[in-house]
Amino acid sequence: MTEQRLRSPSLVQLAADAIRRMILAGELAEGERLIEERLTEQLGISRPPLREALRVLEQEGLIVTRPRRGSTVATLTDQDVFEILTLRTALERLAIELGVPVRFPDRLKDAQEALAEMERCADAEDRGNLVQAGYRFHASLIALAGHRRLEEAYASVQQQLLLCMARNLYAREHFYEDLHEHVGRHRTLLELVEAGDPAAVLAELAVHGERSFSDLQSNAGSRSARDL
Amino acid sequence: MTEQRLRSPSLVQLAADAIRRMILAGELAEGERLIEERLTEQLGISRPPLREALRVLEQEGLIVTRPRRGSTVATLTDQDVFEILTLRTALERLAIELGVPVRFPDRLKDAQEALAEMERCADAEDRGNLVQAGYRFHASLIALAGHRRLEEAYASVQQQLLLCMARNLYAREHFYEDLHEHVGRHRTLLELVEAGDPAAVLAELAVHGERSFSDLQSNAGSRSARDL
DNA sequence: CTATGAACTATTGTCTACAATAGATAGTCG
DNA sequence: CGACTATCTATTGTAGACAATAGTTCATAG
Repeated sequence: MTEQRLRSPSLVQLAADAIRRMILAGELAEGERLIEERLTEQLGISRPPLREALRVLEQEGLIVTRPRRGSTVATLTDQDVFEILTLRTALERLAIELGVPVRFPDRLKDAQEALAEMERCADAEDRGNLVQAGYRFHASLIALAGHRRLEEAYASVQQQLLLCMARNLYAREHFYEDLHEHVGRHRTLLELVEAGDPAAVLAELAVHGERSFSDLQSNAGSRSARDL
Repeated sequence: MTEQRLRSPSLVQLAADAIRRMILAGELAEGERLIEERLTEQLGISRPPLREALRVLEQEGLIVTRPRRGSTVATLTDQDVFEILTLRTALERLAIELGVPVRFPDRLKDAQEALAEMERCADAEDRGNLVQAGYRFHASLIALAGHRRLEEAYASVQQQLLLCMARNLYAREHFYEDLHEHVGRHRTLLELVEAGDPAAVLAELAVHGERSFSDLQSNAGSRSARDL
């Protein structure tokens, strides 16, 4: 009974995961056309499952498909980054309101472990894994709400945020500036969550969000160049 | 240049729309299996576009697909209704915060027209069109934010709410009780929006949401019966 | 009579091939 | 010399067929 999802990776899932990784890794440029036949050769699959995978990615907001014109990798403007950040904040707010005080202590453990991992990464200056651990941390905070749709929506937003970072559109300089301060803010957040005070957590989140927006402002100006 | 999307309906979009309509109209029962070949005959298309349409509906949360076991119409528990309602409220909050005071007067006109339509429907006791107008009203409030991702997320939630109503899981008795009170609450909402006071709108929305939850409570008990 | 196993059927997963369209290129006319 | 049109090619949209699997039914043994 220990086997869970070992079976049936399904070419559609496999292809979606592979293309998603390529996009988030920056191997596919912004606005680049995704030629179906080329991807089938690259992935060693046929077009029907590939097309289904593209539909999934389209719904996830990572690619844009226009009828009879094929799919392209999503192009992000500052407006898009703004949308992603505000939506994230709104979803986190709901999660805190529903999840604090904590009703699922085991999920709190996930957050604690992720935070510990973040501290280790900050000490080792391992920025790549720090990002990963940071996302696990936020995801486990969201999980406190016990709200499946919220988790799914948040995962989608997180993914698009990863895309922003891959495009260097979001807070790169700030995030890489002081790793321990970054982790420290998350520790504060977790402590407030453990204390069971939703209002305090929301206030801290608001600060977090404000920082993100000011980072966005400092990035402004790179937009018009991309809008040809 | 007046033609917009007259061309290229794309069998995928057509099929997704058709199946979506069937689900929301209650023609497909809760948990019912969606046999691909049967749907292809019914819709007069072939399996590849149908499968792509099913992927779209899966991402929308209207159907559930398990590998090698096909797709079934989504089954909604009270927990699902709770999730849908809370998510809707969270998204509306964001929309109000970003959209009030109003920056796009033309979109406000959409809301005004939808409200007028709601009043006409209430007078005529045309409940079907009242629901439609109500959704246009809420959608145009969301549009005040000028936030594409928010609009998409909200549209998905609205759709699932329609599914709830099709399943008689949400506030049927309440909604049908006093049509003019229902419309009146929306008029109050719009007046507060026009006044440009976000806090007042949010307070009114909270009342609205509370009513929904109490309705949900009154529906509780129908759940265990469905969970076999 | 019940439980277990194997064969069978219905259904999903995948592939190859064909049809249709949008963009590009070259040729011709003004 | 420039602009417009027609053909042509690359790519997407769709169809039908084959392969693989999960659920079911029937037979058999305990």
